Amino acid sequence: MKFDDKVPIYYQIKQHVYHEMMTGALQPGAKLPAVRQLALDLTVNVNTVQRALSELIAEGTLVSQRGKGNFVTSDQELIARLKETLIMTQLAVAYDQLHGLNMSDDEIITSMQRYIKQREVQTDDSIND
Amino acid sequence: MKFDDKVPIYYQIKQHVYHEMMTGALQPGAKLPAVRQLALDLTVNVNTVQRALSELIAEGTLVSQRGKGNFVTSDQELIARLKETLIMTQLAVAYDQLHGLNMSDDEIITSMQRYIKQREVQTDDSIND
Amino acid sequence: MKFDDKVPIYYQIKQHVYHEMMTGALQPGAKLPAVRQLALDLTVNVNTVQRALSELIAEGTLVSQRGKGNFVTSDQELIARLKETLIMTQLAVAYDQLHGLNMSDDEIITSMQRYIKQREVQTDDSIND
Amino acid sequence: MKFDDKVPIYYQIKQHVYHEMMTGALQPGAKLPAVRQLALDLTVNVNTVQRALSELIAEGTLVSQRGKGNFVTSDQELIARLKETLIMTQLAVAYDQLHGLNMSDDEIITSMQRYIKQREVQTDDSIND
DNA sequence: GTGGTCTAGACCACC
DNA sequence: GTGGTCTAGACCACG
Repeated sequence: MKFDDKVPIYYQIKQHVYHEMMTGALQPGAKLPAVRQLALDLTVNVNTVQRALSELIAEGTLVSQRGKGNFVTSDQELIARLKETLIMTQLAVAYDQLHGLNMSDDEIITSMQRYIKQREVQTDDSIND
Repeated sequence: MKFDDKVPIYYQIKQHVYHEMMTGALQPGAKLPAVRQLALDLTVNVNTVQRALSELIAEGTLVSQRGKGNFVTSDQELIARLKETLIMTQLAVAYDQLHGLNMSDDEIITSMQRYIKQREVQTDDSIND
Repeated sequence: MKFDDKVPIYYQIKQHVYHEMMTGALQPGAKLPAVRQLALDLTVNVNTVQRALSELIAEGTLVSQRGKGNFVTSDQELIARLKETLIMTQLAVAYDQLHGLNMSDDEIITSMQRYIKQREVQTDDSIND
Repeated sequence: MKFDDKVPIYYQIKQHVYHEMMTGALQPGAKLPAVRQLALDLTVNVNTVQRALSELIAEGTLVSQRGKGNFVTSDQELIARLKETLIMTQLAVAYDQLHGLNMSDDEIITSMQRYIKQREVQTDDSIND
């Protein structure tokens, strides 16, 4: 996995876990891969993975069962709230960034539409993706 | 100014300069505040400001005149290219983040529209903004 | 190491790295000494070394691996291009300087030949070198 | 005039004076332009010019006559020695730089010859030069 | 241990 | 006054 070296890797790993929960790759109650396995998958040091998981456990998103492994919480309501928060946060960040480049609300929408359209074309052309 | 402690301050200062160039607060050829003044304004160390400016100078966005100050480039074409790059980069980042939360292209557009609409309402309600 | 105090130390450190790459002391992919070690070797501050390396990293000559160290790029083509650039730049600088002292093209060549010949003699006389 | 911002301007101004003495633009005993005029010619601050001249006066290359101006020394022997020194220094610097890029003595000579040949072609092509 | 960032403070070159 | 460089020393992220 490729990481943006401007933001802490452990932080990006947290985002990665959120991502997998949102896509359903990690269902409520599901068991995460072993820490060492995750480290291999992400080509990152075990300590770094551990740090990310610790924070996710601290906030309740994950639960750790000693000797068994780490699991996604089964509290569906918590997950629902989490998803809402993540989306709203991302929308706000995206909006602020684009607005910060002096784009009007309309411009933001239309340029995003244009971007997506163009992106689809490129994706169609490509074999890999 | 408030900084996100997840990303290097010098990097955020660069973004800040880009922002001011895009909004027109910093016109082509305009003189930036003195480095020491910027440091005071942003409440960071002089060297941190210097580092941000150094990179902007290295890439040609700013030009430094010894003993006089730092200035926005007068090369309007370069600025135009820069703006294009910044916007496309932000669109890509925003899209990737939202797409990463398992949102479809349509959902991204509509939720962004909803977010903006809702934001306008809040803004109308508020006296400050 | 002795530095010329007329030109920035960090700049001379860059040249030093280029030099070692050209002589083969630093092979493609090779690991550089730790930043703190380099600082000791060159008897300069860690930050000064860091600044030099940052620029080399920014231009792709070096790659940084967090927690592991700094490495010479493995992109041999990039290195080849770099070498070409360095040589042409030095030739141009040398020519301009000598030409600036009112030497004709022929004089430049012949005096350089004479200089080298004389230098060889001195070197033969000396035990050290 | 264009200056290399990696080395002090006052130092480059000294070189400039040497250069003019070597080319004969400044004959022994000749009067230099007024400091303010030099500053204008070189698009540089008066203080910077003054600093360069002070050092040249201190080393005897120039002599200052209060109220009259600055003059090139009339000591022809001194000038001859100066020229010799400048040339040998430049040859040594050029050699060291090229040798430092791992070029053999022969390579240095032949690549310099090639450089000059190529340079003549370009110059012929150009109207300005 | 290794690199990356930030601060505080000093000194230099230039205008 | 303005920017550019360097130092010393601290703290963080990563392996």
